[in-house]
Amino acid sequence: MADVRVRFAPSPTGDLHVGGARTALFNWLFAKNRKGKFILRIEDTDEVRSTEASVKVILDAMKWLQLDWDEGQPDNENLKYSPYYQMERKEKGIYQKYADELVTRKLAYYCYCDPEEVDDIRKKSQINKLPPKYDGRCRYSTLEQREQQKKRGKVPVVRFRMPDTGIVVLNDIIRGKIKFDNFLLDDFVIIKANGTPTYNFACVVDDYLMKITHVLRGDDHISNTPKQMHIYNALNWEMPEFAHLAMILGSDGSRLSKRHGHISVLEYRKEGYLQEALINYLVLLGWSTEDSQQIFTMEDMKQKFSIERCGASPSVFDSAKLLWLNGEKIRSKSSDQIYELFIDWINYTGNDKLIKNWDTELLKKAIFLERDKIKLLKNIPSLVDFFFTKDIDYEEDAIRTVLLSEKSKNVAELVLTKSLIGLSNHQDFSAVSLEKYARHFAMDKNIKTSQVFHPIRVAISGRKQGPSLFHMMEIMGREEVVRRINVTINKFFT
RNA sequence: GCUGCCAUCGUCUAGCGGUUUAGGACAUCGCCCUCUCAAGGCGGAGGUCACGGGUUCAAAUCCCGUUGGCAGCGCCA
Repeated sequence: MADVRVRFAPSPTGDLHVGGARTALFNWLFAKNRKGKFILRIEDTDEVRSTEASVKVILDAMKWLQLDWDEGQPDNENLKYSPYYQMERKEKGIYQKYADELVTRKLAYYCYCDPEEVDDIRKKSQINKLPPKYDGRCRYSTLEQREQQKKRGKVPVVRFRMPDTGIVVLNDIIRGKIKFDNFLLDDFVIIKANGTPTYNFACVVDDYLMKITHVLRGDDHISNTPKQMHIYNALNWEMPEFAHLAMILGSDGSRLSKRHGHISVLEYRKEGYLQEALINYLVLLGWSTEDSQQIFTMEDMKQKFSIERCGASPSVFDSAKLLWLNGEKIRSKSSDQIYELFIDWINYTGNDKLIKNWDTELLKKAIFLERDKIKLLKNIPSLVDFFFTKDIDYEEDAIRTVLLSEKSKNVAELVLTKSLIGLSNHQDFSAVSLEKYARHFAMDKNIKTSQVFHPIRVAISGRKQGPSLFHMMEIMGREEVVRRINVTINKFFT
């Protein structure tokens, strides 16, 4: 069997959002699984809304997600079917050529109707409870009539001549056979008045020319498919296989959009999600293995992915599960790896003042201690910043309940003053040794271990919560621990 | 309005006619571990498989209908 060739064909009219990313991912996975090619094509035929900036943002998002493409500009040298920007292809006359062929063969025709006129026709049709379609009144216009329109300065569009009867059957890989009544389809525009092809035409021409074997896209395209199939047929072109992926919905059950919060891929990056977490989450929406495996490596996905196991029903985007997966991925990494990821995030977001003058080695150690708590890369600073700030930032609540409450303040003072001396002279500043020391201390004074541990924690970090106390002390070092305890005593107990 | 798609715990899903008292994951609740917070371990609750008809000895699984949700209906893609 010939190698599979799939494509992701975004229109650069905005950010790459999670729905588009999922489509790109599934195409990419399918290509990888079948050792085929993944092509990136930019569908920029909407001259009003397409922007360079969008192209860049989409490309950046694809790169971050590590969905590399085998063909397509601008970062790939393999340009066998170039160009991969539709407006550049239009300039080369690629689409016009086939539109002309269809016109010559009377399978398409020039239409001089004004948009307003077409609108009227549709509305009237709808009022009569009929499908809103253009009535094809220009189908039989004579050469003379057309010349007349031209003289009046009118520029025509090219419409495809849809069969009035019969049906077309789409055999979708995911949904099986779907039938469409040709009568319900209208003579859609294939070339706009400005000479640009419309989506349904450019898409078919390019998919054919680029030898695309499988079209994997969102199911909002199902109703476009019969139109496209008619183009293939009219041009006597072999059709690719089609697979329509179920939509990703917001928590209210409607199509994911801005009002459901951030949906742009790059916003997830800014929030501190890992590429692999987003990918892993996305692969779970609409695809599953027989054992309902949840956590995948990229390699794992590539190996197991298949279109046949894609579901037909839409899924709701659940950010809680994404967050869990992100924590899961972070926990599976070494502190060095998390550190690298964190630095990438810092550089990407330009948050470098957040970690100004932080010692790298200390940061790595701190990350190791707090690893299990990191859900997002952006949580790291607030989790470990107390290691780096010279002035202890005491939490109100910690002062009130641990250091100065009626019940605890005497014990706290005793613990701190005694441990100040004890720790100053403590030779082995390892966590194990420190814990031994603290437990003996508690036993000696006949107080609970927690009455020893908690005041020290607050004294050196200013917080009630934090990493394992003795590991924290170990990496802080004796000098700093003693200094902080001393500062705390002076501040609250003199 | 027309057309199409979809329908299993709150959410993502397994399930392709009998092995199912419907399995897993997230979220939620409880217990354990424990110097706090997490993480981890164990356990609980949560589904009349949208509803109604068939087909069959047997249906979440096949067929039809109903309802509901969503999508498309542009010289947007």
